Amino acid sequence: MIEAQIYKALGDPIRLEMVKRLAMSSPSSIGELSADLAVTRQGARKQLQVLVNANLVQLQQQGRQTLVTLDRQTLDVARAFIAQLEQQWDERLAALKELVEGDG
Amino acid sequence: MIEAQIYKALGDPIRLEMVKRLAMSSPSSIGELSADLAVTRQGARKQLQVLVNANLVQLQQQGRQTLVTLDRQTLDVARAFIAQLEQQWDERLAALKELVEGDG
DNA sequence: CCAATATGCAACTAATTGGTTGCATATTGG
DNA sequence: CCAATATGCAACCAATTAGTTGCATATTGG
Repeated sequence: MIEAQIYKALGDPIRLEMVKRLAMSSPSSIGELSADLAVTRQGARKQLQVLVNANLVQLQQQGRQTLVTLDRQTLDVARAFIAQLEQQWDERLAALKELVEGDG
Repeated sequence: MIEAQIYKALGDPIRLEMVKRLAMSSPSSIGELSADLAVTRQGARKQLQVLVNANLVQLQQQGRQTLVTLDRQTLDVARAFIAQLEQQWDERLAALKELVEGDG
């Protein structure tokens, strides 16, 4: 269940806010990402690490700051998996409808 | 951050397995959904409640059993939100490319 | 050079989550 | 009717997560 880790990482307001910020301006520094959140810098840093572990973002050192880049591919895995669930659901529903209506 | 709760609910192997099962055969009884998981029935029941709280599934009593139905709309919210993030990302990337390449 | 900036790491506490056991209760098929 | 089935609720413990404080360290602009 590889996807579970991705959703889990997205499943927190602070982390989701970070991902949103990155969608708007990536790469950002850790400092930028951590500003104006309801937690301390170190608290934010721990949340950021969860995104790193889920491969939702990547870090790259740049002088004294660390740049954070969103990983679009991982977002895509998350989206595609839900889309697949929906498709299965829709197919089953169509099959059921067929069964009820018969072929005429 | 309404979406966070949805992702959080999906972010667990047992819960994601339940959602998968429901995509294949919904409605299912709680018993069916809880079978062959790595936890007890009551453990599974607690996980199921998380899906209920996130509006990913709905319960409906039917005699002595309780039927569980997947809520496709909520799945859609989850998928659409990720799609939106990806779109913002893509737009920003395109704008950046434009900037680098100039207009000629 | 050195103060300000940007960050990291570790220890610790509090809160949440995950899971169990034990017991109660309603429904149903024979 | 009554045993089997399908479920619920509560108490409890263990593990994980969220957040803090305190301190260390590397980089950089003036």
